[in-house]
Amino acid sequence: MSKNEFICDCNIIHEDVVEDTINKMADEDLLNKLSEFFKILGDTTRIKILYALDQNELCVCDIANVLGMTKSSISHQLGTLKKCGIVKCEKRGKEVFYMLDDEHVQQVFEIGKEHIDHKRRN
Amino acid sequence: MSKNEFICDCNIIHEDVVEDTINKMADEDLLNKLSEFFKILGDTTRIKILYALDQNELCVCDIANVLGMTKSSISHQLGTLKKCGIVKCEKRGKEVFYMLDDEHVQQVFEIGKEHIDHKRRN
DNA sequence: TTGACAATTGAATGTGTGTTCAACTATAAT
DNA sequence: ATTATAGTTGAACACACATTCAATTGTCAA
Repeated sequence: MSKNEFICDCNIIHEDVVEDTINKMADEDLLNKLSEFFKILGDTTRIKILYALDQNELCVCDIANVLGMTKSSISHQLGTLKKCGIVKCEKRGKEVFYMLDDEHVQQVFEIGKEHIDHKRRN
Repeated sequence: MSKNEFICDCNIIHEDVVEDTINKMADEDLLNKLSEFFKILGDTTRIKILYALDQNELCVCDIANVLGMTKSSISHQLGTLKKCGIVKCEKRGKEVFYMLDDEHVQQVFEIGKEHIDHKRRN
């Protein structure tokens, strides 16, 4: 690989390290999916919904009341969460009950908390 | 708690479950910090930078070349990552080398991958 | 079958943010 | 000292997206 292929206007490029890193990089698709997953978790409302559902199975109205938000906004977010397979739902009469559909969410929560504690100590 | 305190226009509210959930909810501050943490990870560029830094310690130019992006955008993102204590840096001459500053990132990566594998199987 | 209501949906709006561009800082070499 | 270059920074732009609002769907009760 010649330096001309590089997009950057640098002279001091550590070619060997760069090449090694490129070889070790995960494929684009995985990294995109990873960031999409975290993007879903990167919203206060959705985190609260997930945290609430981790405590109890709830209908849309329940969640709206727990969070103090409108049914509509909650429903929109539940749609997002459902589309990426983080929650699932079950219709019973007029109501729709939601629950977590991925044990990884809880795990990620725990590590997230550890990160926050870690940073709080510094 | 009377029904009037609820913000939602619902009659069939499961008061007991709602109240139980409210009591079990983590405090606002923690949930906000959690979502902020995940928001940082919820961007393709930042995920790639972190993944690259998980392989090797790199200078800004190296990262720009690994990702095929400009120094400026990488530098902006590194600033973001540094501000929330996920990466740290070390200046050596004209160059600034960046490295991970939180072992939780790797852990979260792993679980994120598991989530993706889990969903791929369905 | 009509009315009430839980929930969904689509469009509109406003806010947040990633990248670009240009200017600037700091360090090393000549 | 002067020049070149690695990196940073701030403003501007464009795009993404969370919430709101209004209309609609689907189910139960009378």
